[in-house]
Amino acid sequence: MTQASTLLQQAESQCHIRGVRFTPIRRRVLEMIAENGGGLKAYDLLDKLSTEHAAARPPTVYRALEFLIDQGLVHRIESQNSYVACACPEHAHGFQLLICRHCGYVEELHLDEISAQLAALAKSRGFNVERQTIELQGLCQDCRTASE
Amino acid sequence: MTQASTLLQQAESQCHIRGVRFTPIRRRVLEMIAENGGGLKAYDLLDKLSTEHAAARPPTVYRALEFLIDQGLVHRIESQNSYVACACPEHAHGFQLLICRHCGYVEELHLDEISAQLAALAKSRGFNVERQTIELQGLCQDCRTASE
DNA sequence: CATTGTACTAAAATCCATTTTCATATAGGA
DNA sequence: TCCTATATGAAAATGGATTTTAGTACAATG
Repeated sequence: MTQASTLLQQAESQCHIRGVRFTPIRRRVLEMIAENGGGLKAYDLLDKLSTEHAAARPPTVYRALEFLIDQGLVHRIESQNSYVACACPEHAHGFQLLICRHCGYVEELHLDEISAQLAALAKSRGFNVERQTIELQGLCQDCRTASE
Repeated sequence: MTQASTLLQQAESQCHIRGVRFTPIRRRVLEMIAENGGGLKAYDLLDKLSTEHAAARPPTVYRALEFLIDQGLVHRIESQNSYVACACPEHAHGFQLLICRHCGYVEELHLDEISAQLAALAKSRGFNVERQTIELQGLCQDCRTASE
């Protein structure tokens, strides 16, 4: 079973539990994002979707993305206006992304310690953290090896 | 002395030391960003600049921004495509931003420990971090107090 | 089976971000 | 003072992100 299909099954059951609709379009958009190693941009998605779904328009994609993000199934990569599948949708808290500048591959981490430290440090300055955006850009193992 | 004028002086001397030109436009753009508590977007800057500098066009702003970012005088806020003045330009390393979702105020932190931890953890997974984007969204002290 | 809320179609506009190109001006070094 | 690199002016195009509006389809619920 591929990782993408596992994610789709998880998504399916989560949506069912929550009583929200995991429609074909939403499923397909998530699938496309999951199959792609790195971030996909809205118009990349629209292009892909258009080939099999002629009615697709920008709102089609943006609605699907909004839904998927609300459900915690997709993350927006702020530093590049793109979207990745959430690696473990059951994990509700903060996450960190490793983004390879060479191959575009994105890995999701859950360094809860760090998240907690950041929240605590902010709190000590009177700031109440509600959301964290942590994106680390650099070179992944493979691209480092390849560039030697 | 206001904080903005201190920053301008620092910027001035740093540019002098580095042998790069701190032109009137660059100075003014930095000043506008510094005077604003939070992030300013490119077109906000263009609007402001236009009122006193009729020739201002998008490239005028983008060139100034590019320069200021290269010189470490301005940071781009990835999560909102906006720009803030760097609070301590002499500090070369990573930074973290606290961004109030209510008033837009932005505070810059330099939690070098956290930066180092993140880099180390990434490294242990074979990933070499070159740049960190850390933005914490939430409520600042004032806005928390006000909303009680 | 009727109602109601949610999702989707359809078309377009808008807004925003950014780049391109080429000409002109100007500051600092030779 | 001249030369050259850098900065700016000027006009426009491009590319991408996102929203708006209004109508239609459809699924779950009672």
